[in-house]
Amino acid sequence: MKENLDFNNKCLLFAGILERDLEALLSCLSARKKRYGKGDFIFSEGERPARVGLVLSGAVHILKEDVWGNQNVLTKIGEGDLFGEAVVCSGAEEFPVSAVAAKDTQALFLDYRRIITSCSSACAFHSRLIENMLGILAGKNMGLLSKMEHITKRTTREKLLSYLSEQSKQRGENAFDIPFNRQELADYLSVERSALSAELSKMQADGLVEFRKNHFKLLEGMDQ
Amino acid sequence: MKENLDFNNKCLLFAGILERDLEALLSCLSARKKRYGKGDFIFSEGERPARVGLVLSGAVHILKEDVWGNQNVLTKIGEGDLFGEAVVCSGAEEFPVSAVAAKDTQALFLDYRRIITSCSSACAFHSRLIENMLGILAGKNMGLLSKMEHITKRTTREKLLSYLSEQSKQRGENAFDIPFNRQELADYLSVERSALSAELSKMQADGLVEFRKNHFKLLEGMDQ
DNA sequence: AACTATTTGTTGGAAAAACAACGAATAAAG
DNA sequence: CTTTATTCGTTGTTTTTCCAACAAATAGTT
Repeated sequence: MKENLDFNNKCLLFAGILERDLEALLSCLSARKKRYGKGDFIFSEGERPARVGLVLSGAVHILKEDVWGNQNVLTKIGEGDLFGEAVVCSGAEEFPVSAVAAKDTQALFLDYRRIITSCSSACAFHSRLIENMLGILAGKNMGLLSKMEHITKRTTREKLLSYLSEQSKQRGENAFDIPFNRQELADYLSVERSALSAELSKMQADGLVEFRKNHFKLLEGMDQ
Repeated sequence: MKENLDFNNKCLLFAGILERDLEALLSCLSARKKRYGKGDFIFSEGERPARVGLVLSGAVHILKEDVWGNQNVLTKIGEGDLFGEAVVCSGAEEFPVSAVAAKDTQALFLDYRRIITSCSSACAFHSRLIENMLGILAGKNMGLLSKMEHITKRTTREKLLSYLSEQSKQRGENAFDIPFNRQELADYLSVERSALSAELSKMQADGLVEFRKNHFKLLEGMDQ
């Protein structure tokens, strides 16, 4: 299973763990590999959470149905990413969401209890593993929080300013590239793409920003 | 410091840990108590994250400033809750937010490395502590995700249906009480209170829901 | 270079939300 | 019980977003 993934580069869970130790570690976690065809359910809402999933290849959609049966994709999990870990770690009795293979997918399943319990057989990687696990959850947390901060703004302009302001801060520059195209940015900020384009144009006309493609420059001198 | 908190009931971090063991555990984590007056900064954006905070009494506001200096409260941390844990656990170099005492506040600060590292002195509580820490992060994660699910809906009606649908599912009943009043619900869903009230009335007129105060009943037969 | 597909900007009308202001209902306090 | 403070619903106006359709610009192909 090792061959499927460049663990040290793509997979945060195993960051800092030497490749030669992985084999032992995986068996220690009683890792099991499974294959899914596009559209297969990996787990369904209401099932009892058992194991943490790790995408080796392909992709997984996390989706939820409302009481009227409408499905709705919440996130896409790519190669190297974990899924189900929040539910398992939270101790919830049931999955509140379902996971479906977005394409042909191979996934690894790990025993949660073995991740968090330092094994007796002197497996030296556990402390690093636990640290990684905390880091992954914490990182997702911060990502959600910053997204939340933007989305809760009332108008598209405020959302954009909130997002661009953060990007600018992160880069430490008032000129920067963003990792989204217009459609992706609109989805991320949860607004209409065309409305977003229109608002960006207005903001440029108002002298707040300059942009071309995904390169942006925030202009000072304007409050709000 | 123990006397300030009913650890086993209010504080998830120490859940499942016997009260008589707490004293030893706290010193093991090199816990330090600090007091803050209302309005005091506990940490500021840009500072290097060092320790995890735990509110003993009072309350803490987590806030963020945009590039133009506007402050904006993101969350309120109550007694028994942790703060800063996501930033510390994520390994971020700087706090992306500030923490300010919302009233007179006592807080405990814990050494992150000692939380996640099983100590040599046979401190038997560490594994439970780590599990609790993961549980806290995971729980916050799930809370953020479900909120996100509602907020990303386009219209107020959709947001309400998403929220009410989830509540109904959680309770396993189509009649249930919600833990918010109108203003709080509006804030949670990130919409105007009066607009929310108006939409609720329309939904009732349309036969989708019945409600009185914070008691709601979802009516079937309507798709979407 | 010519053609195609994708991305981005623009516009106008329809729909929805924000906003402000007020009255009714309910809860809390004296 | 009366008074006061909160909470909640209602309504009309203003602002913003959505939506659909299309034009312009850009990227990718043959």
